[in-house]
Amino acid sequence: MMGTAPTAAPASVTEKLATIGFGLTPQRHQVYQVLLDRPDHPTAEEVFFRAKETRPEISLATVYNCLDALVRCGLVNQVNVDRSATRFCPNMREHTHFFCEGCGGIFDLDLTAADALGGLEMPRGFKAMHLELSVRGLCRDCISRQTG
Amino acid sequence: MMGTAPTAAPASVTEKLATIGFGLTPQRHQVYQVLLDRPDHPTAEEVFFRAKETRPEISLATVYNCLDALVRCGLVNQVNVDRSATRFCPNMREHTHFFCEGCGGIFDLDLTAADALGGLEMPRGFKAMHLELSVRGLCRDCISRQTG
DNA sequence: CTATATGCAAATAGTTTGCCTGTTA
DNA sequence: TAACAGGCAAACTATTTGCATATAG
Repeated sequence: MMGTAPTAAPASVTEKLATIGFGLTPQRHQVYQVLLDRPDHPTAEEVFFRAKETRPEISLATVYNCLDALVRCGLVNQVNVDRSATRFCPNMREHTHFFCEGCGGIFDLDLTAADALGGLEMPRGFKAMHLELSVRGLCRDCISRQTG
Repeated sequence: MMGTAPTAAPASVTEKLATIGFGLTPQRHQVYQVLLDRPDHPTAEEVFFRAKETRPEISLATVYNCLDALVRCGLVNQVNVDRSATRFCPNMREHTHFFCEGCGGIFDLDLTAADALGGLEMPRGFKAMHLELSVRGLCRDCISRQTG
């Protein structure tokens, strides 16, 4: 049930998946491609609908499995906003997320938490390993919609 | 079905609830008290079990409703860690959460994101309204457990 | 031929809602 | 006795899992 192998799978994707003992299947390729095509941080369900345009037989469970594999092998990041559905992001550069309170959009900002937080000291005894910074506010469009 | 009114309800709690048109019921008081008693960021279910020790008849749905009221009126903060159950925090000072990867504990750090991020500039057109900073790492106990 | 992965459907976790009843002002 | 709230159970959403089948190597 694996269909045809993708014609031009970037070696790195295959290699990345191999690091967790997984192969590159057409579905995994398709799911990753959907994320690359429009990096607007879709939910699993949104990925499912977009992937179906190309592979109508793909199932939601498979999309979840593929996303999980892509996350585990380091090709994709998960973005959790409150309790709503997890969103997915193929941008693996360290960056900050901007959540627009107006339209609900998520934008990538080229800010690293580490840069911004250079002077930050942890309390004695705590060891910080990963800083995560998120920003809420209004995006360009929502601001002009408000003022205009 | 409201039982006995709490003997010494701080006026501020009553007032806060009033701002959203809600009264202070014994259950709401109890749920808030549970959070104050041990500010270890329990889940709704954990709050439920602790509240039952004092009011065995309280229901989980009521705990959810009470927590929701407390959050909406500004007495309690929600803390979302990945997809796991929402945790609750009665500390309304601006602060940063430290997530221990060792024990899963959540600790309040007296760091404000705003202080740390004074120099941060948003891309042109974006308006930052709320910065949220979270830190992952190892807490004191987990470090000594590792080394020791 | 065998390991791996898919698709489907059922299960699960966390949370919310509807409805009826009880309590308080 | 009206308005508000609680308790219970059912509903709901997002996600995961079990299982039979299909495919690639």
